[in-house]
Amino acid sequence: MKFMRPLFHPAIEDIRPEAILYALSDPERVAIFTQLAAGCGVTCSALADLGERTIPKSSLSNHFKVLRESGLIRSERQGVEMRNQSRCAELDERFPGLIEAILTAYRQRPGQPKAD
Amino acid sequence: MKFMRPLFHPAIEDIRPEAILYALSDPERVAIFTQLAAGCGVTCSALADLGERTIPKSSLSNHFKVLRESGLIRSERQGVEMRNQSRCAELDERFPGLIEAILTAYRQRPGQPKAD
DNA sequence: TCAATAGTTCCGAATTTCCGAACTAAGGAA
DNA sequence: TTCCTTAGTTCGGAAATTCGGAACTATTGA
Repeated sequence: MKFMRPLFHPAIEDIRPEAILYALSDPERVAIFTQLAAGCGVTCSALADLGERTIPKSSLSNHFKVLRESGLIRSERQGVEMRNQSRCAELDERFPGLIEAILTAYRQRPGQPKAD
Repeated sequence: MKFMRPLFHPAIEDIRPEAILYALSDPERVAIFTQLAAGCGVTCSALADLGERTIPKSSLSNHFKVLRESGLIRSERQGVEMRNQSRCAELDERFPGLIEAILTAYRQRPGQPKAD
């Protein structure tokens, strides 16, 4: 029988920009990450229905894995469930302004002309 | 016989962050875009060998298409060749700080601890 | 008209993503 | 202990994407 692999987290200095951009090029993952960055909804299943559809368990699990292995979040088992937290602070040290700019871009979403 | 489709460029307000992040999650495309953003090497083939390998023509063409349709660059035929330019200025209006932060992140590339 | 150059399109192979089903892992309850 | 439940992971196959060589288009110049 197969055992679950322990969760992998890259060291801050091993985090690569392409992995971050790739992870955040998926709107579902962005939605998840946004929640985590805001400090809410820390478990996996708590984030199952964000947009119009309910994300299947296995897809959700995969999203978390992508976020984790890209270095965007940290996950840790706590009893039956999983505590997830964003690594925003560390990330901002390594890539100043990056996460902020990305989340801001997504917030601006639909073709809104800038209010100036 | 098939005709070539005219080049598509999204209007500035139709540019979506996910497309930008996806386009720039590929190091080869980032290398191309970086050159364009710096104002150099405007044709396709001029950018064929950026890293260790020579990028095949069809792949290059596809990279440019992805960059173009995500809204990162503007391409225009000029005689036999293609003039490409980044849409940095427009983009920075729409998504302030985004492109800058991304290119800075890539510049910082290998596991360099911040010099402070 | 023909040749050369620059880039695009086609299409098959290889890779990646998606998600249902089966599984693991931990916490109760009896 | 054994069974149940809940939370999430892994497996595996179908669907979608990506990659790149070969053929094609478009333009210039001889």
